Amino acid sequence: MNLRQQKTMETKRKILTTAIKLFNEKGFSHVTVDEIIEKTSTSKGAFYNHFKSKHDIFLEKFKEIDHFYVNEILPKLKPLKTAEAKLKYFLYLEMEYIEKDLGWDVTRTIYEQELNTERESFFLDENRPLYHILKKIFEEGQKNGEFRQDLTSERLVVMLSRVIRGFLYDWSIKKGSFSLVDEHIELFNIVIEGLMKR
Amino acid sequence: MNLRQQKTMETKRKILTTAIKLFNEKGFSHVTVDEIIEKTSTSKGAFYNHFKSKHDIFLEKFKEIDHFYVNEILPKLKPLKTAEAKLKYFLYLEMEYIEKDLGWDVTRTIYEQELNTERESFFLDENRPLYHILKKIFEEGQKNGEFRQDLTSERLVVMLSRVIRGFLYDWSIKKGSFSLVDEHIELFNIVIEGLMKR
DNA sequence: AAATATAATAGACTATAGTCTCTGAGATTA
DNA sequence: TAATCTCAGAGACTATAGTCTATTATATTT
Repeated sequence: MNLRQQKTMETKRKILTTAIKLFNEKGFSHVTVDEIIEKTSTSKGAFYNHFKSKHDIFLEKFKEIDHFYVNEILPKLKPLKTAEAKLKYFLYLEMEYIEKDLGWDVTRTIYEQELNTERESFFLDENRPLYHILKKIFEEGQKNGEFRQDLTSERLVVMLSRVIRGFLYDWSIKKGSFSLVDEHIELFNIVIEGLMKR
Repeated sequence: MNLRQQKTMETKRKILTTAIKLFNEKGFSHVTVDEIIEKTSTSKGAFYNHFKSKHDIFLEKFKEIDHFYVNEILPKLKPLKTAEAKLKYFLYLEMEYIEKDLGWDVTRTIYEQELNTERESFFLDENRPLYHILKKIFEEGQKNGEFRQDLTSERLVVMLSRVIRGFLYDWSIKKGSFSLVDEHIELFNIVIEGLMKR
C-alpha cells in the first residue's frame, strides 16, 4: 500500500469512527454531514467519495450483525440437539445482540433506510448469513419431523423473517420501550408452534 | 360559515386533492411541496398553515382506513359464527383494501413516517378501530374457548399487530411485488394456529 | 527528471422540506 | 361607516443532504 492509499484509508477511517461516535452520542438524525466533516477536518468531497450517503455509514456498522451471526451465534448452536432448541436459542441471541449492542436508534435507522426506494436494500439480499442459518435449522427440523413439511424451508424462512421484522419494527417505533429479550419468547413461541408438526 | 372560512376550506381542499392526485401519479417522494403549491397557485404559508408536513397529507388519506374498518368490514363480520372465521375474514378484507385501494407506495410512506421520531405516531394510538375490532374478536374467541386464555386479549392484539406490520413492511420494501391477498393466508394461518387453544 | 495521468479532496452549488415574518382581505367593534 | 383586529396566505429565508467541477498531491510513464 503506497502513501496515497494510506492517506485515503486514514480519511475514510477518521470519518467512519467520528460519525459513529457522534451517532451514538446524539442519535442519527441529530448529526449533520457538515458536523462530521467539520469535526474530521475533511470535506463534502471526501465524505461522499467514501460513502454513498449518510445512511450508508450506518449500514457499515449494521453489517457487523452478520459477522455476529456467523462468529458468535453459529458455534453456540452446534451442541444443541433439536432444531427447535437451536431456533429458539438463535432468536434469543439475536434479540440480545440487537437490544444490547445495536440499540433501538440504530435499528430504527436501518428500518427507515430499507423503506427508501432509491437505495439498495440490505434485507433483500438473499445471501445474508441470517437466512442461511435459519434455512439450515428449518431443513434439519423438517428432516427429523419437528417442523411441518407442507411448506419449503425457504417459505418458513420468509414467514419467520416477516415476524422478526414486525417485532423489531414495533420496537423501533416504540423507541425501545420494551425489552426484546423479555418479550420475544411470547411472540416467537406462538409462531414456532404454528410452524411445528402436530 | 362566512366568506373567509369558505376560502380557507377551499384552499385546504385544493391542496389536499391536488397533492393526493400527484402522489398517485408520481409517487410520494417524486412530488415536491413547491410543485403542489405551484399547481394550486398557493404558497408555502398556505400549505404549512393547513398541514404539519408533506407526510401529514398522507396521513389524512390513510386515516380513511379506519373508516373502512368500521363502515365496510365490521358489518360483514356480524353474521359469521366463530371468532376464527371473523378474524380470518377481517384479515382478508384488510389485505384486499390495502393492496387494491391504498397501494404499496402509500403503505411504504406511512411505514416510513411512523419511524420518524419527530412526528406523532398513528400506529401507537390505542384507540384505533383496528385494535378495538381485533380485541373484540379475541375476547369472543377466548370466551367460547377457541383462542388460548393464558394471554390477555390485549396481548393477543399486540402479537397479531406485530405480525401484520411485519407482513406489510415486507410488502413495502419489496415494492408490492407479491400479492397480499394471495400470500396473507400462509402467514396468518401459522400465527392463528399458534393463538388457538389445543 | 520531466511530462503526463489519476484520483482524492475542497468547497461552491443545487434541491427541497420546513420556518419566519409581514401584509392585506375580510371580520368585528364602536 | 370608520377604526381596529385577526388570521390565512405570500414569499423570503434557513437547514441540510447530496452533486458537480476544479485543484493538487501523488503515482506512472517516457
